[in-house]
Amino acid sequence: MNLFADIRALVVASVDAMVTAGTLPAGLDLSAVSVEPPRDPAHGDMATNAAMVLAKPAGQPPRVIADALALQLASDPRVLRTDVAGPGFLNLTLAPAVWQGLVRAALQQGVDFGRSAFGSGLRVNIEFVSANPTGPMHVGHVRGAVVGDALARLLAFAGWNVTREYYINDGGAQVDVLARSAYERYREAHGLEPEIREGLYPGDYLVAVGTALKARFGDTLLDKGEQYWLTEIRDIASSMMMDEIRGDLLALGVTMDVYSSEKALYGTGQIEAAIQTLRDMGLIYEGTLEPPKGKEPEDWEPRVQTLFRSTAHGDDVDRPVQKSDGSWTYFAPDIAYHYDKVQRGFDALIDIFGADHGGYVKRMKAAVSALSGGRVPLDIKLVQLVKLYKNGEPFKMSKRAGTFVTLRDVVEQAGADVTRFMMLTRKNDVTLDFDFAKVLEQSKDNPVFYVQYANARVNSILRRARDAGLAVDDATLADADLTKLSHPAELTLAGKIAEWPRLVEIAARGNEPHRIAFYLYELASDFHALWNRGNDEPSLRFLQEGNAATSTAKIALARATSVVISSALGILGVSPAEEMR
RNA sequence: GCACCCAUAGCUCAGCUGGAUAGAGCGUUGCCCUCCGAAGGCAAAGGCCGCACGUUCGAAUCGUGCUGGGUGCACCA
Repeated sequence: MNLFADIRALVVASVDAMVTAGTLPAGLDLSAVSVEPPRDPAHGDMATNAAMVLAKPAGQPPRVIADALALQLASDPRVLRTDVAGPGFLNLTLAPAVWQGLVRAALQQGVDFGRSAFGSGLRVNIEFVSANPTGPMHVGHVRGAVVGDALARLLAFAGWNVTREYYINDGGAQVDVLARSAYERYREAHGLEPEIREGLYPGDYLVAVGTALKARFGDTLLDKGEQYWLTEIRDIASSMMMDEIRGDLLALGVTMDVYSSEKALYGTGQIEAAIQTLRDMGLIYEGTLEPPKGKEPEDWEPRVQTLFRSTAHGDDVDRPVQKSDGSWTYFAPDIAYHYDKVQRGFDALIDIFGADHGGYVKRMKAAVSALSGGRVPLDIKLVQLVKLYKNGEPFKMSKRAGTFVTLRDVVEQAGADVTRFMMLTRKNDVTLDFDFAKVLEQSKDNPVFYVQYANARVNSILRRARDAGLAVDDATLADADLTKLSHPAELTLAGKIAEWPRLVEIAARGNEPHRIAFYLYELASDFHALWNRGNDEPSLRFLQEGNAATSTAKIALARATSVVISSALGILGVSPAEEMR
């Protein structure tokens, strides 16, 4: 199914044949042999570095090997032409039938075209968002949510067994703050003036919590010290916030498979067990850390703490798991949580963090490395900031006033589809500009529009073909005489379609969903280019009046394009837009 | 002081486990379109891939050291 893999297999088989024939010595390492599309299409459809890679171990000049390999490869019907270039590149031009076959495959397999067994059904856990349950999701969470969700869809498409997970940070001081903030709103619900002191959450989203508390407790908690209500209100408020967050995620098209609670780790012995496991490995000790150099905190004093020897697993300094008063640091439940994920049997873990958690990466990897005996890889993706603009002007938000831009605001302004696509037009470790005005523009400058417009054009073709009495269901199109697709512009588009399965694997291998967005843009671009050429060259139009066979072949190409567009957009979680309005 | 991320065309960014003459969009310039398959099209100009060494047949890509920008740095979460 993956053309590039097929051709690579052909190259490897050809090398083997040469070994058998005695042209090449036995025992060559072929792992470095690659088959890729050449950067310059003029060089052909495929290029292999086999001759250059094998030159040294085989003790022969690369061009000699290349010439012999070319001869061998030329006997395969898929190979139309071979030529040796540069330092020993072997360029292959494939027979049109190869591309035509790919178009057929796309039509036959539909949304499964490009689906891969790359992940071999292994279980991967992707933890993302994990926002504190202290309020609705704000704009800073959007990107992480989209990247995590798209990555989940991508890996599932690439053959992984994916679990999406949200870690609820409900065990720390911030949920106490939430409870106190909610208590003031509870007083407000009774007509009292709320005292939103410095450090409390001022957002009016807590008004509803106050109302709910009043309905539940009446006036029984008024004028009581927090020892009477803190725990209960904390649980109620954070649970209500989680409902809010679930709704926010849904508005963005994101659903989670598992919600794990930090609080639930306390009192169960899980933290103790995780730390004990590390202790048994000799990785826990009592000690004092050096103060950070250069920027020493004012209130620094040496303290004896329980430390995790993370330096044994690649970290720069050892990290405290217990505070000087003996309580756990935030790191401790995080260790327990990741240990839990390891014990649940995942073969790989992925965390999506905000960029401000960069300092946390090494210690987390160290913990997972230690607790899994190095068996479970943890990949941590740091997602950089999104800068909001409106017509080129920075979009201000004020946290202090409690009127910050929420995820809902973004989705309501731009729509979930546009938001999701735009969030994936940069790799995760680069900051991203998001302009509310530009993302809604209906022009070529807007990639979302550009891609959806291509899909809409295909649907327009299909509609008009049906009106003209042609059968254009996928089964009929797959049976079309595709040898009629021979123009270079058509084969270019077919070639781009052929890249899809390979692209899925590349993107999945690097956990890089943004590659899908860029591929979509290129695919749309090739399609639009072909469409536009139809303006000057009527023979390139998809509908050829009075020639059903040719029309059907061309429509098959268009439809194959839209099959891949739909599939790729599906991985991004974006709907494909049947027509433009 | 240390760690992590970034540095590619005037601007915003791609660049696929190291490959050939480094790509796209915007902007600029020129031509075409106003007989709707044009919510535009074609083409051109534009680069010491931050700098310097190193590894390699071969480096934007890998290593080391710099420069500049961002983020984070015990007892917070």
